[in-house]
Amino acid sequence: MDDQHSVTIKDIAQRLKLSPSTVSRALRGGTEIREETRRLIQEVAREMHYSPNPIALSLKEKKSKIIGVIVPEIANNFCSATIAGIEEVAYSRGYHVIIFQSHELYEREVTSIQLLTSRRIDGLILTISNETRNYDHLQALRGKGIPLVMFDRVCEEIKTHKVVVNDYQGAFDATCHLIREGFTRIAHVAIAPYLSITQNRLKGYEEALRSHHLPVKKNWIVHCDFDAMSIEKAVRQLFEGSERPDAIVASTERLAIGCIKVLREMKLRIPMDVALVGFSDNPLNKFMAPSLTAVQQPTFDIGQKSAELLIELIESKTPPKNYRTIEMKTTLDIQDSSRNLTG
Amino acid sequence: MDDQHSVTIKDIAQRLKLSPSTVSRALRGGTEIREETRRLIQEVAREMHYSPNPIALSLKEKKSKIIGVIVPEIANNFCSATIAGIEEVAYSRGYHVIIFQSHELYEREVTSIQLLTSRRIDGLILTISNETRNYDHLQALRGKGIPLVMFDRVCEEIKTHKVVVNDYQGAFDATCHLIREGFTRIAHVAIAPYLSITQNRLKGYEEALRSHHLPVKKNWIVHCDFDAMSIEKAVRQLFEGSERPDAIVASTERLAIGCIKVLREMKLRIPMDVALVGFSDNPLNKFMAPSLTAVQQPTFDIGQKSAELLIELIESKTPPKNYRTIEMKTTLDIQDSSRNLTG
DNA sequence: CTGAAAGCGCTTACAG
DNA sequence: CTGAAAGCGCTTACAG
Repeated sequence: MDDQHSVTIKDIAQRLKLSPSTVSRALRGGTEIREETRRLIQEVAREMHYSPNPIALSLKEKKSKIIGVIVPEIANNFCSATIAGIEEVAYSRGYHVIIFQSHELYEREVTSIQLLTSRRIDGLILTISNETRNYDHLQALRGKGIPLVMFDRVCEEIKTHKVVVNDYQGAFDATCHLIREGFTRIAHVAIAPYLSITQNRLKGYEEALRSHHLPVKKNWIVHCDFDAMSIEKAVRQLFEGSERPDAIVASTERLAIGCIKVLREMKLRIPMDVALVGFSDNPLNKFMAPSLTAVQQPTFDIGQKSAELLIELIESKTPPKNYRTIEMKTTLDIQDSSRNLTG
Repeated sequence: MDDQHSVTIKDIAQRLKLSPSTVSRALRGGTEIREETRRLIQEVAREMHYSPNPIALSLKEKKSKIIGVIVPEIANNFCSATIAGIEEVAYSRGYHVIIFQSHELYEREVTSIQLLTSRRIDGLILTISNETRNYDHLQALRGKGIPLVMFDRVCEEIKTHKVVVNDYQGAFDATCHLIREGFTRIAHVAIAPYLSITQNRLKGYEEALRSHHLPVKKNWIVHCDFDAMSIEKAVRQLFEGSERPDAIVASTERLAIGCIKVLREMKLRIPMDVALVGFSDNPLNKFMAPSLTAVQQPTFDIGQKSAELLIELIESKTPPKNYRTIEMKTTLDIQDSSRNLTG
């Protein structure tokens, strides 16, 4: 109907009988131009609905103004809320966001990074998959000069800005809360053991038990993958021994839901037979049966902060003297799943 | 550390003492090249970790290989699941996806489209905001030759491929189910009245009542915006009249959750005092208190189909003779929130 | 203050 | 079969 072809600087130049250079200068805001010419050009540009071609700009400036994001699963409340935070900051600073999902697979994470770097992204924000134990693909980003910010599941081995929550404290508080409610046989269901968040949450859990002189029992600590089978197996295993737990600290939202599901199948009531605390900030928590007590992570803020740090890295001329790890605060949202109704 | 600068076709040419043209041809798979030269070039390219610069390609071919997506809110199960479907198809066909959120605001929808078109996206997939009643911004896409696919909240006025579910049938089935359970005073809580999905679901609801010789009462049909206040007001309003409903059909997931929240505040029990059916495919539905009966939409498939149709439009040389509207099937997932326990 | 030229990385008619 | 040239849309030293 209209112009299939977008208007370019050349079109404006032609119409005004000026050179493209002059038009570019007028639009860019360089100083070496007569104020009158500039006004004229800007007016015509507006009139012709000119908008600069970002692709040409990218080619010239070797910047794509695109940020890559890799998360395990976009259709997961933690991830989508974080992404919302990332997007808000990114867009306000003129960046666009391209999202990849690792589906908790190391393989997919590596491929995603390759695709993303071949797209010439300006920087990457990621939380590693449940399988990731080798960080060469992240190290490679370094080699290519692509800034990186990690959040949630970070790792020691990579030196860069990171955004995490106080996992240790969160798990500690959750466990103490259960103890205070009178539960004494508290189990812990976690994801892959080599992940930083797993280790920190595990430490918080253990320390809470110790500080209350409760034993830390190895077979009350189980790790699982992300398939339904694995969670089911792990949870059932907890109840096979002679001494059954009376409460569970689940280290992620998915695991908490998994626990609810399996406990229900096993006809164990929450919290009467087994109490439960998860890590989650799902707004649906309070509408669950039972409503779910959870260590709440400030997901949106985590996303925002990650994006801010990344853009800082992208736009600073020199690499920072030292990398920061921002630790956000969690809060324990107490609902019914952890209440001792028999007390 | 390594090469800050990515290797280009020129680098390969230099090393092989060939011209960039030849290298390009070898890599692109043109026929006019000696098999031996090609093999050599490809080998060196691999060795040097060459990957074509998509930005240069975009500039040349006037294609960005980027698809824009606009949804109300990414941190919403319906949206994120649909996006997951879109991404899967997009990536498998070499496209990347840039997401914008309208936050249910017409204003933001318009701005997003502007930003997206200035990004030179190859096509757009969107579901309109709750506020959108004017479609000039979508029509403008036409003018610019940017293909469009609408899903979920579509509109008659724009002629293009669309992906919807059988909203009429879904609401009809949901309402019939309630009637079969013995509920007779069934209300309907919906979003903006001018949206296609609102109208179709409303029709299904009304027709179900009529076909069972139940009256359609105007004050049992309420529409709300997306803020919590609006939902609260709408639901409370339902119970102000002399004749109170004994069941509600909520036309989206958000509204269903909103109903649960407000009914709880009003100390009305679900389903004993008021039964509830929503539209939702949230995997948490069955873990809610009470578990939520819902018309399930095949979200992932909707996303996949939308992306397929869009890419078809993008890659076909000629505009299609006629636009299609794909209607997906919903299924009614019956849980506790709609059971008549008093019967 | 304005313009011509070169270049970002790539492709593709056009010569040879 | 291979290379030189032009061009995608833009910016920016370099002249004038």
